[in-house]
Amino acid sequence: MPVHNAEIAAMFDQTAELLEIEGANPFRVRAYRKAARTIEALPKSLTSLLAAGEDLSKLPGIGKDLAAKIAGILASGKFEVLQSLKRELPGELGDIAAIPGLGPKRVKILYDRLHIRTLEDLRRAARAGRIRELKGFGEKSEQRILVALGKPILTEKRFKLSVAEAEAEALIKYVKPFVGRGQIAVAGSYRRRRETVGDLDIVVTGRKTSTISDRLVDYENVSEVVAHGPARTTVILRSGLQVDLRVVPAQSYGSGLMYFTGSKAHNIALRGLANDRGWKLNEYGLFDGKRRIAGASEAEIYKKLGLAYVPPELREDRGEVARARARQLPHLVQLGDIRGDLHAHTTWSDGTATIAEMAAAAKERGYEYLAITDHSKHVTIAHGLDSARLARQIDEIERVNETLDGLTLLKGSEVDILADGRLDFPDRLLSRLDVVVASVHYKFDLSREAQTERIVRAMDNPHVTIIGHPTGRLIGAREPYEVDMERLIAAAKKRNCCLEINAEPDRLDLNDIHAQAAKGAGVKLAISTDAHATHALAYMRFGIDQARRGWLEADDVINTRSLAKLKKSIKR
DNA sequence: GCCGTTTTCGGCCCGACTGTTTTCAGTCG
Repeated sequence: MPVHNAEIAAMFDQTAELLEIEGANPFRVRAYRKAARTIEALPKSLTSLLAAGEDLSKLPGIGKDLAAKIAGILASGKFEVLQSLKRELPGELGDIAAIPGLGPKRVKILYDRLHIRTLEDLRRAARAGRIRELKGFGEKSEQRILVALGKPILTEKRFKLSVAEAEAEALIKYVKPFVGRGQIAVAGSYRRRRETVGDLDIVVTGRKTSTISDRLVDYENVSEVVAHGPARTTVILRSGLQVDLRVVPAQSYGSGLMYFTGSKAHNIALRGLANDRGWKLNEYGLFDGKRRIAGASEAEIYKKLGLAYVPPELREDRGEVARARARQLPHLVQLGDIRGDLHAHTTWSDGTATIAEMAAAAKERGYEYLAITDHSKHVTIAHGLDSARLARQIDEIERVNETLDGLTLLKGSEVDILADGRLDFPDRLLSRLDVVVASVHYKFDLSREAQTERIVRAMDNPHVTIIGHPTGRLIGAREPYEVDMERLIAAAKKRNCCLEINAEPDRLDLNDIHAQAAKGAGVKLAISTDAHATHALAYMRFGIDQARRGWLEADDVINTRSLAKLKKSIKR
């Protein structure tokens, strides 16, 4: 059973955490964390990289030492460094450190002085009033610990981007009047367009003594004020979403926005570049000594650092800094590049709009084409079409097409991939379609091997244009099924089959890393909404976000092409 | 533990807020 990348990343994170508690060199701790992030972002499994003879120490943040350790983990399934740390520091110290206000230093004090190893130990000590007696702790610390222990979940909660967007829009609407002529922006992972966000980071310009943060505290949806100072305020909304508001002077807007947009790793890389030149970069600007040499806009800071402007979606320290220096950043795909949607449902299966209504909505968006891709019969709950109904629908689409001007409906199907990889319609029918999206909708629990085989077999059918939502995940609700994405990508390339970035905000499947891997292998992608209603065609922008995070350019995306070119390029 | 068109050793991002303190360590982003 090969060790997955995610497991090795988790081992390194745990190692970092315990090393930190132990009081190890903080840069060694950071090295483990950075390596974990690198591994998480790898498009291929470490097992296959190693098998292919790749030198792992060439990966960013992974040197000779960690490369050897990874090889050891892959061979044995175990990581001796972590195991020995666990022997030294047994218990649930990681869980304890997750309590707000408790970090490695204080966890160590609790462990050394009160022998606290578990959350239960901590609860007993706090109730007995023994924590307040420790140096560096007080009554407030003890109270905060008890409150935190009383809450059901300590795990980090992340919000889907679409949900965070609704919160952000309401909040901005509330705060904006108080900003006056100043500027305001939502930064953080929200601006980087990650599929989920942990908190909202808002940057406003104004004087530090500004009343804006006071206003935030008064916002009706605030349930808790975590911190409230002149330059920074942190609150938690009723929904549980945390909001950090940062006030900077107008001449620092660019640096403040950049600092708060992150990612942290991207910022650290930029600050390192500033250091190399003897400068300093912080949220107030880029400084040569005490002199500010840039800060009002992000663009001028990147320029001074000798870099091309890096779009927020790329700021993950996944190679964008080096590419920006070499002027080789991709020209990312934009919403305006999209000429049509290749995955949409109607009242023929489980959609809420008719073919004509969907066509009108697509035309309103300025599209040249829209593929009607209703479910096939296996998806009974969605009233999937059988062969006879699909044949009738094809006639109907042709009839509607004659009434349309400027928009072409493409005849399609979202055909189910059966458990053995066969498709839910016979070839003679599939051959009449312009677009065939093949998707998995059941039997998610097949082995990795069998699931991969199933989908590859579906791609063997030359009528298949696109594999729909290739991993089946629903963000926050359903894990992706086990599948070997490297093999899927290689198989798609070989067969000239496309993969989908499903733009539905619950799916966003493929994710950024897989999309980048597909591009790297020369596979084309379709960004499709899977719309079940006319308004859902607007989800396209979430798909664009994900595609941009995957470094995709317009040429990588088939539905940026004109109808004529599209038809040519999807022919297999 | 990583990394290097000045370096294979000596650096490694930087500041705000809180609580516990009498000047600052720890935590957080």
